[in-house]
Amino acid sequence: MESFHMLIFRVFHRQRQFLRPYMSRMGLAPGQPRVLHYLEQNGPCRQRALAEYNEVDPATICRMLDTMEKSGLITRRADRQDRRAGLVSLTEAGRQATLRWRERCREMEEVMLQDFSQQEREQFHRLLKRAYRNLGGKQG
Amino acid sequence: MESFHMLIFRVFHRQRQFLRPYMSRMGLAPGQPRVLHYLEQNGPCRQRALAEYNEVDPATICRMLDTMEKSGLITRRADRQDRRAGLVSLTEAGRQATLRWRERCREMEEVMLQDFSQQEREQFHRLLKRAYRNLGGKQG
DNA sequence: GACGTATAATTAGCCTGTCAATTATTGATA
DNA sequence: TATCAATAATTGACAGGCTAATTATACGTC
Repeated sequence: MESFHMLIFRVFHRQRQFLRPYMSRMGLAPGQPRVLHYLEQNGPCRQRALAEYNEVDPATICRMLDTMEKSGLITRRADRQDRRAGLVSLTEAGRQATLRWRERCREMEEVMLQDFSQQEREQFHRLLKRAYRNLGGKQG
Repeated sequence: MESFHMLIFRVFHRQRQFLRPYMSRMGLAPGQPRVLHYLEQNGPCRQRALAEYNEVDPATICRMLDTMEKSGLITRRADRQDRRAGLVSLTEAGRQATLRWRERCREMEEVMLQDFSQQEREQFHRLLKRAYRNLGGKQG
């Protein structure tokens, strides 16, 4: 019996493989969709907030934003309140990409859970959430 | 309610965070443990086999092995049958690292599933496996 | 007001991961 | 036998991920 560690890695990895063709067609690199999602939900924010939401190092966000700025998905502007910081915003292209991406994710989940009953879906969700919290994940 | 996509990413990510301190203490980079595991279970093999087991590009394996060869975990030697190929083997240091790593994984799983009943563990495992297969994962 | 600490962002160096292209070898076929 | 397609491994270019170190600014306290 394969370890949970390996199994969760594999599911994660298959998701990525499934979505990769859409990603490359849309000009998105792995990780970028999560940044877009947060910006679309929460509006302009600090890089710090993006790093925390994505549970990723601020340095990583910094370079991802370099790339995404070049490809026209986001813009950075100064924050008058705090001159150390900047505000990151979605461009219109970024917003469109976010919406299309979300649609692809829904399709992927439908494939992944194709033979799951409603009860099984809820159970799966609960178990994942408990595993996440047991490993020190944030509440909510 | 958070999407399954995001939730599975988060669980995967927490596992990695949990194991990271051990990893850096043992001088292992992410991905290397999976290579070690396969070699310990299956003995010397082609790079091709490692790539397939890890569901990763052969180029990735090639460069991981460069690193692991330098740090003394594995060795590469020629294959007399097929001069295009080579055989990858564990060193004794690599074998030791594998065993210690496996112990850390067991501990991590114990934390992750600390409040799961035996039934819940089995259910969780089944659901993950079904999700994996629905996304085109290998059988077995 | 000056000093020390904390915070926002960035940079450099390394590793994993991708794709595309290259090299060497094998094997099948005309 | 010559050729052509498939295969094993590698390399280059690029992106995401980490840590550690740096810079600029903000803030709390004396």
